[in-house]
Amino acid sequence: MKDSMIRVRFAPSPTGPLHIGGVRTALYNYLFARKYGGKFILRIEDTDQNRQVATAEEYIMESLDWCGILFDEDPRKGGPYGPYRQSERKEIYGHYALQLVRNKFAYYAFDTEEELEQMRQRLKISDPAFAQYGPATRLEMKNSLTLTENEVQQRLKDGEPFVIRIKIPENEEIIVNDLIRGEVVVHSHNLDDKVLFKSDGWPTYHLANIVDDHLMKITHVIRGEEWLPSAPLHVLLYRYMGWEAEMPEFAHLPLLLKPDGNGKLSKRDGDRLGFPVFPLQWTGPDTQEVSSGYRETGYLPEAFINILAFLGWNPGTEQELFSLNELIDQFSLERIGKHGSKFDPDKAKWFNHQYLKLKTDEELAGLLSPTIENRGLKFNFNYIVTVCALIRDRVYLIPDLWNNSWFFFIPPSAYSQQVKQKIWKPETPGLVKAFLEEAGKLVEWNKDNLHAMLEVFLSGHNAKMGQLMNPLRLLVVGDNQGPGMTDIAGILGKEETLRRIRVGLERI
RNA sequence: GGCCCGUUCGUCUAGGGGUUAGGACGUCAGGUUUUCAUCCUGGUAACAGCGGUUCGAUUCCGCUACGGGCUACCA
Repeated sequence: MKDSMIRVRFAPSPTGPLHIGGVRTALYNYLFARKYGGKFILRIEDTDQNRQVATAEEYIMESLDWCGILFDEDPRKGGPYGPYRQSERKEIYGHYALQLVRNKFAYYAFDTEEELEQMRQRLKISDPAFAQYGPATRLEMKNSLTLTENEVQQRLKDGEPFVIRIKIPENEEIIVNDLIRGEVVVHSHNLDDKVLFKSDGWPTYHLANIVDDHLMKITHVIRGEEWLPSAPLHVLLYRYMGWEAEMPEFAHLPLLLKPDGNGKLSKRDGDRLGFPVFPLQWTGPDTQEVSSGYRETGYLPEAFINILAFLGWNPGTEQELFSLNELIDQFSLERIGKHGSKFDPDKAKWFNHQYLKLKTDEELAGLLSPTIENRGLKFNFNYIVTVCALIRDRVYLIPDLWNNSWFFFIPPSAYSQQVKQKIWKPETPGLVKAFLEEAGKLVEWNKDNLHAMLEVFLSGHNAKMGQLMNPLRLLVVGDNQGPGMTDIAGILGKEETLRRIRVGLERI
């Protein structure tokens, strides 16, 4: 059955931005599809009319696009099994719900919200475990199991609101074969008569997802562990639809957990954990509240997916850096762990650092240039390349490019008093002035000549490197950071370097 | 509460009946260095507990504890 073509889907609900857990689920699906030459499908699960967020679908597509996780079939480009938005497939689902009713695997229910609440209250007193609509209670409720055929038809004809519920079997063991967890057995009396078709005319997730997975010929359902409890229900639905032979395989992924307290990572966590939970920056449509994203924080997409891939999966070797293609090559469901994992912001930065180190100086300059331009500064690209070559080792996130190089583009506006206190000695001004005079005589200003000159100068003044270099750095950069002082001076040029020293001497 | 899933260094994890329980991030110490980083070297640090099976269990089984998920006309 699944011999020829692997087909997997990522099926988010457009109720807001995707968080990194969702991206990871999409990534695993993508890797799996690519590895086996299958198809990767995006299906938008927008059956809840009350929870739609207009910009969410766009956000999801843009996010995965940024990651390089590309779909073969999706709502935009379509495909042979479209449409790919459940809202555009609305008329499909009723037919299948009715089929289930006809075959006595489901039934109409007319209970109002109040009646349901009453039932739950009543049952909670005796045994909360059975406070559900199911074999034990369905015969006390208002549904096509308790009403006569005529009554049911009359109510339907009168347009009375109804739902369709699955009729969970009385006494049955349901087996879910999970590719990650093995065999999971659940007894039917732990299941309830879930609503399949809502009174607003829309299917619930449970119905829609199995109908669509079947129609779209999905071979493997790879999704978060939060779905494991309803997997037996889905197995039952495949059976009742008569599709059990073509039922997809299941793989329930362990969840991404909050690094601090308890629970799974959620969209609500925003930035409060000290790292972004979203791939791209997100602005809440109502609140206008802005949550940061990995892209805007300065992560490279290739680092981002590598980080995500390793949250729950590992190759079993000691290699940690993987390109997308290498991930595709190495990926396997068998090597996905069973337990949830917490995101480690420090390691994430380290990963990004590794990928930044792989970039050429030119590529780094390309990443730095926009910042420079945005500040209204104009510099020759080659100059920027030279700067990047010098500071590249200290860059973890893209903004670090600027944070570690700004003094190549603008003079310091302040001088760290803390550093001054540490390195500024009574003899320092004299030494610096002497240097100024000597350096002024240097004809060909470059790093090597400067260095040679300095050695002579320092021995002449009986001073050590640090005694002069540290003050010079403070005057030129304003702080105790940056590459070698002669590197900086060499790049800045004679005029600018000496000017900064003179100005600094007065202002410090 | 019930059902289901899980549990190896602080974190991500490898491993698996007999190992010095390995790696990475972090951290600590040392080295390099004109500063800060980088980089290099070294150290720290884990099999949740209790029973059982076994010559032997961290590895298999059970129980307990802890963590997580689900328990909607949400997905």
